[in-house]
Amino acid sequence: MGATKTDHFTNKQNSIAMLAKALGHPARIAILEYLIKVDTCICGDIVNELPLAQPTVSQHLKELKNAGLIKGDIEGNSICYCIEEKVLDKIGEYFKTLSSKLAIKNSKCC
Amino acid sequence: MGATKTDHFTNKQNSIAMLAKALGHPARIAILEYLIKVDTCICGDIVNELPLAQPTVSQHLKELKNAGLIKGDIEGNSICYCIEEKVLDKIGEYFKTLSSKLAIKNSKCC
DNA sequence: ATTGTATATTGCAATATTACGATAGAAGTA
DNA sequence: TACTTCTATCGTAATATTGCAATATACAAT
Repeated sequence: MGATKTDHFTNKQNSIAMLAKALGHPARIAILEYLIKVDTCICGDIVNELPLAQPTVSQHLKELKNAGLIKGDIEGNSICYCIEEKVLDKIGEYFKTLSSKLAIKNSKCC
Repeated sequence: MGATKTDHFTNKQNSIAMLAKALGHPARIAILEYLIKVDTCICGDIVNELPLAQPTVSQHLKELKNAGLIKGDIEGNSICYCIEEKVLDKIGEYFKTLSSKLAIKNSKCC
């Protein structure tokens, strides 16, 4: 096997899982944090920030892009990456909602 | 390769990535949602809720437990799983913080 | 045209994940 | 005790991920 059985889950569940999976690697977390740190989405030097080879970084960027978390605009020679605010918000809101649902229930189990 | 180079990233980055990775599967999202839906952490019947075989569900539960997102108390014959509120809060807060940092910067790039 | 710089793609090896049948252990019930 | 129920673990097959060297592509500058 090895292939996730996505058809048996809801679209929402699959889409949240996809986002979480894309964020499930420290390099990709580091990329997001760097993109936020440099306020104007500076082109290029993400590779220099990470302890990984250029092809590896490129691959991580591709996965973040596939997940919709970042976008990259061609800027002459280099590429200007920046965060898709809405998508980042979406995942933050999802987990906040889960937390507050849990807080309301205030289950005293275990 | 195939092994993540965790040593080159910060503890925070690694721990967030670990949580996100644990949440990066629709079955594990479904498990969390189910645990929240049934207010008292009903034991056992998670398997019946999911379109997966019992060993597979058990494995997913183990990963959520490893990530610290749930805990399971033995309750006679069955096991009572429930969410570790603090850990769920942690990831929600992390992404909310990212979002708000981004909103403040209000970068008008791309 | 050639050279340099920035990024992507390809190909591959090492490792991890997903899924499940078979089986095992632990607790309850007849 | 024997039987059932619930959950975990083992073993294994299929597939995915991670990482990088080598290479390709695209633009810029000389």
